[in-house]
Amino acid sequence: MNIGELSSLTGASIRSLRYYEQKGLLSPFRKDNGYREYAPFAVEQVRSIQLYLNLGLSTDEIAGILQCVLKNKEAFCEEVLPIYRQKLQDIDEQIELLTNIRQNLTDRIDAILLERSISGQEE
Amino acid sequence: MNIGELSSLTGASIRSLRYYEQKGLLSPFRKDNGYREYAPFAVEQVRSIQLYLNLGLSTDEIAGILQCVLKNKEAFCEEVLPIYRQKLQDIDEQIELLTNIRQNLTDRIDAILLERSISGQEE
DNA sequence: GTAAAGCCTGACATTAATGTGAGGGTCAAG
DNA sequence: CTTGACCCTCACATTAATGTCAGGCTTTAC
Repeated sequence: MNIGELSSLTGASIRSLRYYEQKGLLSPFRKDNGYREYAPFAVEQVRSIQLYLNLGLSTDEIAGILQCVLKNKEAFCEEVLPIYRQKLQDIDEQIELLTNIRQNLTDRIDAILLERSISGQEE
Repeated sequence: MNIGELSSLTGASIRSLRYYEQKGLLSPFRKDNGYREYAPFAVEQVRSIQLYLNLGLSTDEIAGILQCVLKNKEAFCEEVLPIYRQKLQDIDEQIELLTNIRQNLTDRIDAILLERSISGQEE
């Protein structure tokens, strides 16, 4: 299939599909006219890429995963474990940071509300 | 004081101090030679800016807050409430998103570990 | 007076995935 | 054969705060 069809089937923009190829995540054939020719399973490949992107992985990290997955013909691949674990740690740190900021924010909001109630709203 | 001293006292880079000025967060006087002249309380101003930045507020949002705080001579200022609340909501959404991703990640990690234990590691 | 250190402006680089547009082939239907 | 839809590459723009460099003043210390 051509790139436009793949784009429609996956929701990924044509621009993104070309970018994924540039980053080594897709390798469509080229027809004589220069057009990219995608195999039907490219739809699943793109869906996988979208899923990994949603996990917060970079295209470089995804490239490593896909290479491994291709070799093992299976989505469960030992080599992605350290990547997943690293990402999990990153996310936990982000959540902790956000939680701290959240606490700071609610404290400040409470302080404003307290100030308001003390200074009186009898106008 | 000159910009270098303010930078030392606050930890903000000279580049950042100039940027804050460009964004309307600081308004140092200019000496005859063109040098910026900062009042002593600029140290506290910069510390406030750094705090707001750590809360995840943009310089544009901070500009609004500082304007209000300047008028009211008090850090507790009604007009910042909606900004804080919006930011709080943003952060809650981010935390929720990250939590979902985290769940997805742990699921995948568990699946890999399960796969490993099933396929056997008796080598 | 000279050298070093400090300051100035302006401008480009960084990150990462994606948008967008120019300029130009290709294909399909009429 | 023409028109419109599709494809190609190349390249610049986006975001936001900060880094960094160039070219050029000023101040300070010697």
